[in-house]
Amino acid sequence: MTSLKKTQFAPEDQLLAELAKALAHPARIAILKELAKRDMCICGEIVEVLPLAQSTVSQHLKELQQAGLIKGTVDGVKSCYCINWEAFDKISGLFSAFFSKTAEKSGKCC
Amino acid sequence: MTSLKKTQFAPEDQLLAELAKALAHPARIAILKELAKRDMCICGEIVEVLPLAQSTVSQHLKELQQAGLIKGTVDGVKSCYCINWEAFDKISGLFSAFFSKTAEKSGKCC
DNA sequence: GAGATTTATCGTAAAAAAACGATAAAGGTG
DNA sequence: CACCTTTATCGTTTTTTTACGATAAATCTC
Repeated sequence: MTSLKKTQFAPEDQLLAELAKALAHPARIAILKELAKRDMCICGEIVEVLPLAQSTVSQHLKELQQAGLIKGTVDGVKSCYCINWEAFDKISGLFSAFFSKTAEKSGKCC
Repeated sequence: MTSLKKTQFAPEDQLLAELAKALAHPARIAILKELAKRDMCICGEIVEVLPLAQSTVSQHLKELQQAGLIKGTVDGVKSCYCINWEAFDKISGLFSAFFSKTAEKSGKCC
């Protein structure tokens, strides 16, 4: 995260890499899909769906939260997680911008 | 890569995670952008642009290649890398599909 | 309030990623 | 052919990620 090396890259590249990293695990992809499928979700239910220990799932949820992709609210003993749509759309936009921008010169190479 | 745990996820999720991982480093983002900017590129020139040792850059190029994002051809002593546009477009499509599919229920949650 | 439930955090172990220098391989150049 | 260039690979170290069990903290139920 705070590696000396990585700060030498363009902030834009760092951001995109950071976001890609949040997606770089099948469990986190699965969590996002599961959260999207339901209107609201509880950690416990996600744990049942995933082949991972509760503590591990909790960790993945935390990472998704830190990346801004989801947000969690406490509801009694339970924690409710759901997708942070504002951020999600923004991030989605960043990716599509990266792909389309990069692809601008398509066909010229090789 | 061949972790026992990860094979327990949906192949689709594994694939997307794998591709996200390929993008999960600022150096690789920078390489892709640089390759896109030019029509063709040589490893040596990329090394000059990045704050990394030649061997490290070579490693990153290999990873991008394994993910299918770029392809390399040998031209004498030099290696020419360029974006694999076919794969790139396909991957771009996978990401936008993921984002739009996941976002289908937008607004319903929270 | 005693006990059960739910989830986050801590400590730790194992695996993977990142980085570098040194070196090998292979092609060019004098 | 001897030498220089270019890039891939090897060996190694360091850092980060992933995963788990145990436990703590908070709430709920009886």
